[in-house]
Amino acid sequence: MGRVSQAQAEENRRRVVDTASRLFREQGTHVSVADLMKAAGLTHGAFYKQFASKEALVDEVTAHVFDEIARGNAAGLERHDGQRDAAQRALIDAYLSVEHRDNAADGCPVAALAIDIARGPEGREARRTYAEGVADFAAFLAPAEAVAGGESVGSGEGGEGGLARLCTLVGALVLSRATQGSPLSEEILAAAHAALTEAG
Amino acid sequence: MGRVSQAQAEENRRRVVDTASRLFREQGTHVSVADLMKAAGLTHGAFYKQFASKEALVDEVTAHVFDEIARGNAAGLERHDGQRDAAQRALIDAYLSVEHRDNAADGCPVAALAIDIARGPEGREARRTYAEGVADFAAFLAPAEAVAGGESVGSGEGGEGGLARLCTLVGALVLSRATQGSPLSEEILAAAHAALTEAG
DNA sequence: TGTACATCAGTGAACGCGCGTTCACTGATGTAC
DNA sequence: TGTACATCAGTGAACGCGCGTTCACTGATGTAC
Repeated sequence: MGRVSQAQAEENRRRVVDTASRLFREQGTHVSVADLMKAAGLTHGAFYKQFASKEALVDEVTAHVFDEIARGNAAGLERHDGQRDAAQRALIDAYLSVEHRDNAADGCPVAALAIDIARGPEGREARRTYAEGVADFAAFLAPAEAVAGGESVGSGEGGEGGLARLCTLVGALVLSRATQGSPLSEEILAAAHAALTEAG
Repeated sequence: MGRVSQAQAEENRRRVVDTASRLFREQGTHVSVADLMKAAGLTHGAFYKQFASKEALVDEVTAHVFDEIARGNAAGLERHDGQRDAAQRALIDAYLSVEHRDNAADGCPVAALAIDIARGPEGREARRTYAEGVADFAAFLAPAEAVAGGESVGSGEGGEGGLARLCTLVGALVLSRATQGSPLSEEILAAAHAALTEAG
């Protein structure tokens, strides 16, 4: 195969990023360049025509995937006519579902990438992107009274509430995935759901 | 170096398991046999005189490390004269400390091994060990009123309470490690601590 | 609009390297007498 | 208790393999005239 049109090349690049965004969440950022490119329908050699290195791809994919959930959260709010409580409740329901547990590829990057990010070097760009994503997600989850009171993440009780809820969500998802195959897996999802919806 | 006494060989084996138990929690189960053996003060060839395969070591180390925290929890209860609330409170304080965040090698295996376990095959022995460890930990965390009422993990509200608390603890530790370097990291620990101690 | 040629996305073999694992070898330990 | 010898924990070179990355090559695309 010879040269390909600029439009085609751009589409190929986008497909590699999309594929990586799914594979990294499903299997971690250690999936090989060869496997990734094969999944995207190309050969491994083409990778370096589009990306400087695998590390550069990880950084780009991390940014891409967090953009996606930010858009998803915004869309969720819109779908519920800007009603914060309803949007939060819908997110919690979806987050703690068996479907989310079983489809890491399409799921929350905060949970899926946590360990890969934690083990990467501290100065890495992906780390900053990740921290921003965590802050945004926590802000979306902040209790209604805190939002009404004008508080934001990191500046008091309101931010604390959102962060604590995020911890429970992420912990539940990670633990239910690690215990998959045991009845405990579903119990974990149910327990976290009860804790987050009863106490409000 | 020629043959070594049986006592020495047993001690060497124990040292390999201890070293792996720390390295796996710190860096994940993907640390190489060569690095592990070097850290234990031996050469890589000796590994296969003691273990059938790396997978066998991972299974053994997982069991070992969960035995350790079970003993740790029991000791914690004893140190507080069997007073459940005080022991739980002490554990939550220690769990959500900066020291715990910064010392994964000595820390909670439920948090440290979650992703490695989740990505391993479902039939694996380490997975069963892990699920048991999660159940034990949740039982230790179960709210006092539920314990007094005679409920156990997985059989009602009491078990749910322990599981939900575990989710918050594990989620907070994982997220604070992934956001290390950002002020968010400490805020996460504080938020989870407030949520777990205020609401009881 | 048609022709001539430079560009460069994609190909696939090859690189150095580290992985898990094997194996011939060493020599102090443990045992049989 | 002392000697002769088999055992086997530990050594270090070597294996096949997959990793990230490089590179000479291909040939349709994009451009200059």
